[in-house]
Amino acid sequence: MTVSIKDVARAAGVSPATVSRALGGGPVSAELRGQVEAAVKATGYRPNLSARRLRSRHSQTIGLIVADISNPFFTAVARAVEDAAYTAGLRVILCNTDENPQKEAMYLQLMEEERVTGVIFAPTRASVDKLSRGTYGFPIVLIDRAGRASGQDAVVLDNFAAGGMLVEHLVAQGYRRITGLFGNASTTGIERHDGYVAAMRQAGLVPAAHFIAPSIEAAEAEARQWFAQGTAPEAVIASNGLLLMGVVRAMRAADKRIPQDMAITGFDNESWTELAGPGLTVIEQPVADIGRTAMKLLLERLDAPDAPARKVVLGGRCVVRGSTSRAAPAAN
Amino acid sequence: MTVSIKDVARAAGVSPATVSRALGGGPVSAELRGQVEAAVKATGYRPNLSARRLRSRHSQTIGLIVADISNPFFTAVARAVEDAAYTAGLRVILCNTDENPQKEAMYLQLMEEERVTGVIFAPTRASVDKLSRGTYGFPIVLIDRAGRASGQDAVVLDNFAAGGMLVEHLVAQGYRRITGLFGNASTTGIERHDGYVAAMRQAGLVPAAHFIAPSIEAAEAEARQWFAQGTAPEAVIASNGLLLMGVVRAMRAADKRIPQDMAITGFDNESWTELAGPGLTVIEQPVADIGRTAMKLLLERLDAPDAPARKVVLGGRCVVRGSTSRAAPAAN
DNA sequence: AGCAGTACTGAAATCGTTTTCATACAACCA
DNA sequence: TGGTTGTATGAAAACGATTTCAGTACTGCT
Repeated sequence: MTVSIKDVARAAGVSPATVSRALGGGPVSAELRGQVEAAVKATGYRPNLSARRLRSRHSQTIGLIVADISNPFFTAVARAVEDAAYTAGLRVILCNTDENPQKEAMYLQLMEEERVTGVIFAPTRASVDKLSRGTYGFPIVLIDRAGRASGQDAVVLDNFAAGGMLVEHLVAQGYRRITGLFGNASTTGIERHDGYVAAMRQAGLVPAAHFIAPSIEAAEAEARQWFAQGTAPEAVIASNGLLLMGVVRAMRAADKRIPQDMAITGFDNESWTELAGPGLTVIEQPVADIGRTAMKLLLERLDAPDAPARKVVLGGRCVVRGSTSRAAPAAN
Repeated sequence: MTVSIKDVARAAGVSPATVSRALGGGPVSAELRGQVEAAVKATGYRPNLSARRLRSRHSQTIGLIVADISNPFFTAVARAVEDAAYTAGLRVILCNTDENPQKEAMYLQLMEEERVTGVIFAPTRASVDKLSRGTYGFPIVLIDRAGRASGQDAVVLDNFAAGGMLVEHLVAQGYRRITGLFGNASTTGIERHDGYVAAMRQAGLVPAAHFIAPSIEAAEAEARQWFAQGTAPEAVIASNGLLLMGVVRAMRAADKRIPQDMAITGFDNESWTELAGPGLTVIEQPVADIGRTAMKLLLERLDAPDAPARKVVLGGRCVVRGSTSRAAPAAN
């Protein structure tokens, strides 16, 4: 039925070992190598990766476990990881947890069964602190969310600084009643919140923050409520792309103008943010850098399993657009 | 080092065969089953999937090969496929070809080496016709793009009808100079184009179509040129989400209003289309249905390898928004 | 000529499972 | 009782590759 290395060996008139060596770049005479290549072509041989992985005892595979594959932030990171892995000769298994700790546990177990050489992981808040080095048979590099996570390699945004940056920008524009909307599933929400609070205090303003589910719907519901009750702030900071979109939706639904009725800013420079209303001011994350760096940390960790853990903190860039301008000051 | 089924067997005082049976739900007495479970827990045993797949000769895995993972259409389909696969007890390997035929060939080869049980595939125009049943060791279900593809299972949108729908909608709104922008990498572009042309003729209008690379940048460049040369049409139809975004960008850059300066409509009801300008009129594809149906066709194909090929054509829904309204007719 | 070293090659062991095959024992039936 | 099932179990083969080990043939050197 399916053609194995023995069939190729027979066709080439050599031993299976020689076929294996010829294909794997081992020491084989030019003559036999030619015969093997011809036999491979003639038989249509395809190596069986399961057998190869079993015997050679390395999978040449890493796992990438993200929280939400429909979030452009993660697809962008995934792309960078994929590219870096490819050039390192590794395959990537992409897993999507939907911010669900049970799925996280399931996928981590799957990674063990696949005998992956390492994992890049964006954990939920619930599980980030439970991770400890050596629990799993492979090294883990955290991305996007590291929490306190001592002892784990990680690459994250400087969330505290970024949260502060947005406040400072808004304050510079003259906004004072600034509300924050933060996701309650990840540690990034907390850190961005802390940066927001610190910068508000610094500016002599009183912070007003809400932690909500990280979904468009939750943010939209929250903002709608403000408009319904007339409690909308002058400006809002949304801690990720989904929340940002929810707020914009609510403003359209309530027929409010950006930024005249409420200024709006947040995280993740997704391509649509440029197009919504007057363009949205956002913190742009270095997504490609994050992916590349995570892969780099992982490879270095594989080389030196016992080296101390490293946490790489990357800076965000504030992209200013119309959604936070005060060109035409509202009367308040 | 790593614990194998033999270690579990020893710990449980049974043979490896019994452990295998206990874990796989075979006939094992309640007593031994208990001992095995205890031993598994005690040893921290994790089955080696490579060994399992090698011996059992089925991978319980399917491949999903898409053209662009950053296109929300494909992530949505992927999600549906993933869910359906999960309930069928199958794993999914997700591959991204970037519309590159070489990557397609590479991933198809990889799928052979992984011995997947089947593949769901969105091929580029270049390779769709080269596929023929039986070339690969597994069945393939085409999605989104099927071309003429006789003899292949497929699930696609009724692109011809959808292309016509947009024209009819625009004509009903009073637009007459309607230009089409179509992606040149996929067969969907061609079919949507054909539907566009037919409907234009039907309405007594003369079609004007451009085939361009399926990227935001290409569409933006094209539309910018219109404005620079003063050749912009009254309305434009973009054959996918990327092209649509490119056109919107160009209009913003040229400071044109939607729909007064140019009406705009296209494919894929991505969440941002609701937010851009006055909201964009689009054809919504039944993404979840597409994924589910593809998985269903694949499973049925595995059951009946010799049944005749089936092509499922799903209808699109026209979501009307402000970008095509003539409420305030422009002076032209 | 003899010896050491180098470069290939093939036989056989091995990776960690599942599956086949044989066996033991109990239950059932005539 | 004795034969026939049927069920639970273990020993051993098998899956398809890589890797180890033991040559063999050559080369170069003394």
